[in-house]
Amino acid sequence: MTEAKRSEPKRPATGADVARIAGVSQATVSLVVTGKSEGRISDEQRDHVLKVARGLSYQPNASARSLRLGRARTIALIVPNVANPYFSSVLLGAERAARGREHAVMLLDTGSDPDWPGWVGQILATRAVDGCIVYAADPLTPGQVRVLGRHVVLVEANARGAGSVQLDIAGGIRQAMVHLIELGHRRIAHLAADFPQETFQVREATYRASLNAIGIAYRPAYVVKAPFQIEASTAAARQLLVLDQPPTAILCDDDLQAAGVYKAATALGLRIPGDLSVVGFDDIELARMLEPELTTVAIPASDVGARAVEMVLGLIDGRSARSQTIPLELRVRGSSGPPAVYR
Amino acid sequence: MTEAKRSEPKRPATGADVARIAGVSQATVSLVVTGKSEGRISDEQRDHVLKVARGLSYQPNASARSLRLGRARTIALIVPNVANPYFSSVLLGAERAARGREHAVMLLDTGSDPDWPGWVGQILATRAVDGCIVYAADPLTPGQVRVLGRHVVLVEANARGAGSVQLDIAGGIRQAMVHLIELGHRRIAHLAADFPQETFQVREATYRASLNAIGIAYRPAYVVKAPFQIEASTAAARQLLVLDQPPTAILCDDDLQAAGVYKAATALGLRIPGDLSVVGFDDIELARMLEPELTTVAIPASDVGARAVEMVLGLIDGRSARSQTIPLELRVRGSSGPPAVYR
DNA sequence: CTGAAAGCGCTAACAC
DNA sequence: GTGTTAGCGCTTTCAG
Repeated sequence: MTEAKRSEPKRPATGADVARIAGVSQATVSLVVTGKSEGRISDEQRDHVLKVARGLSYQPNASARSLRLGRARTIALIVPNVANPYFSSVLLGAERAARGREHAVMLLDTGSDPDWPGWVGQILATRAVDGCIVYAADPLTPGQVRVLGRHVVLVEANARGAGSVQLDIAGGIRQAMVHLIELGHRRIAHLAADFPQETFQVREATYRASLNAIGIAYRPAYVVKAPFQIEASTAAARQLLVLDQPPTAILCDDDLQAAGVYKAATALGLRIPGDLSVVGFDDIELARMLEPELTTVAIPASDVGARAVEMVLGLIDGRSARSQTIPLELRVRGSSGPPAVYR
Repeated sequence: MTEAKRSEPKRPATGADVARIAGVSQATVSLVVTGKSEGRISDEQRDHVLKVARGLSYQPNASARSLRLGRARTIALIVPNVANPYFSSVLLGAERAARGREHAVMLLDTGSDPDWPGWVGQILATRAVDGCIVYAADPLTPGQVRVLGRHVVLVEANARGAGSVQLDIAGGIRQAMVHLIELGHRRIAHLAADFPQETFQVREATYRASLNAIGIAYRPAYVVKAPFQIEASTAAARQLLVLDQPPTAILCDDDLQAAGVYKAATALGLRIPGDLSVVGFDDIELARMLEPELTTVAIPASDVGARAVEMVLGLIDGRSARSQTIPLELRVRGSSGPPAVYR
């Protein structure tokens, strides 16, 4: 008990504590623990300092360090809804990529609150983050981008004044439509998202363009909207399936909606793909749980997250980011086949 | 252009910049921007400072602030896999609760790496976080808890030396078994998780105890194991369903497994719940997407996250945390009914 | 009512 | 090789 207060787990040890006990200067401690002692500190001295540091279970204070360095090695990820499996995959990919580059991820869920940029900006400004990735379907104004900080990367939404990772939505829809058309479908309906975002407008436009391209007339009754909920999607699908001339295939804006189509079809005694082909969008895990497994346009979610991370990291390091577009890929599974008339 | 360099968006403005331009001291700026100027700074002075601050779009530096305050208003959340919908719900609840208490959430995904405590501890130590929530199925050693920092709350795993939020797993299984037994089932199988964690041992033990309680003999052939994957679960379920005396009901350790049971049943031409009752565990969104909707034991995931947040926040504020147990609730839906023999 | 000054814990020039 | 020192930007007594 002679050596000052022995164990005092109240206050974590500081570099100064280590220095005092090891009988060296604080600078030496810093050099040693950050591994920059090469050729500056003798090996015995270093080992001694290390031992003392471990003894006190010394951990450099993170705030002090990032204050000094001007870097927190943390990036923020802003998503509309983490509980959505698609976004959680993006998150997973982002977190992994960030960790691989020695960065941590701070998560902010906007809950689709339309005026999120304001309060999110507040939170970011009062947190030690070096940059942020924003997953948003709607484009942001330059002002909104600015309040988010100096290093902003947008995903899906396009933006002036920020790097962005875009998805080739039109390409994805086109592949799905070509697939259905090649199978022989001519009565193809679109179970569309009941949201105003640009991405969904693109999907609808591409759906129409694809029909147009092979001379199929667009029928307003073949386009119904539903939010991404199972009940609403089921109801909307039912509406299509009880038409006088029901579609032989339904293209959905989301895999969840496709699940609704399955339910509606089952309720009406229709078999998939025999009586009805279904194509989804996103390729979340659910797609492989449905029976039969869902043909769907896959978005490489975790890859999207990873690329966005690379992009912010680039911005932070002073490289300017060029926007990039990620291709989508149709995954053909059991839910699509030739229409009944061809069998 | 007389007023020094006009716009210089390179370096963010500091409190000193504001002070200089506003012609006041840095202390005044601090008082004003933190809203502590009441009765200390004149109203005109305050408004003036505020105007200048806004003009420079001044934001107090987060690292400096938390260095000074010793608080970062950030907590870490460590989960085995964010992409798992159950964990993402926990995350969602935690993030909301944290934000309501002015805290942000840093996310760390262990990917179920068995030696996560080491590297996670490293990351936490080098980040400005005030505490952490750990979702782990396996109990942690006191040493592992210690490296995670001073304020640790465990979810599901029990631990000495840390607060914890526990789930009443046994109660949940019991409810499910009572439900099936009351419906008249006597041949009840268990599609168990193929993982060694305590929670799964509890489930198996409770399954047996429930059978035992009403004098049903335990049949080894009625217990099969599968990981939480659709193919493996389907195969395992099939194994049960092709027995000479197949079960009339299957209790699953996870909703994903239940989805596998559906697939196996469909493949064998069995109807749910007519020929087979199925009960899941977790109540993720998938439960309501299956046809018929799945009877399952609901874990209030986002509530679990929220409670864990309250608990760490308590620890951080110096209150000692008492561990608590969250009750689970059986949600009866369409996948369970009386066995065929009773119809 | 306002300003001066100390110091949170760390890193990196720069001396010695 | 090792120590001294000067801040990073902020909050908060303490004087005036």
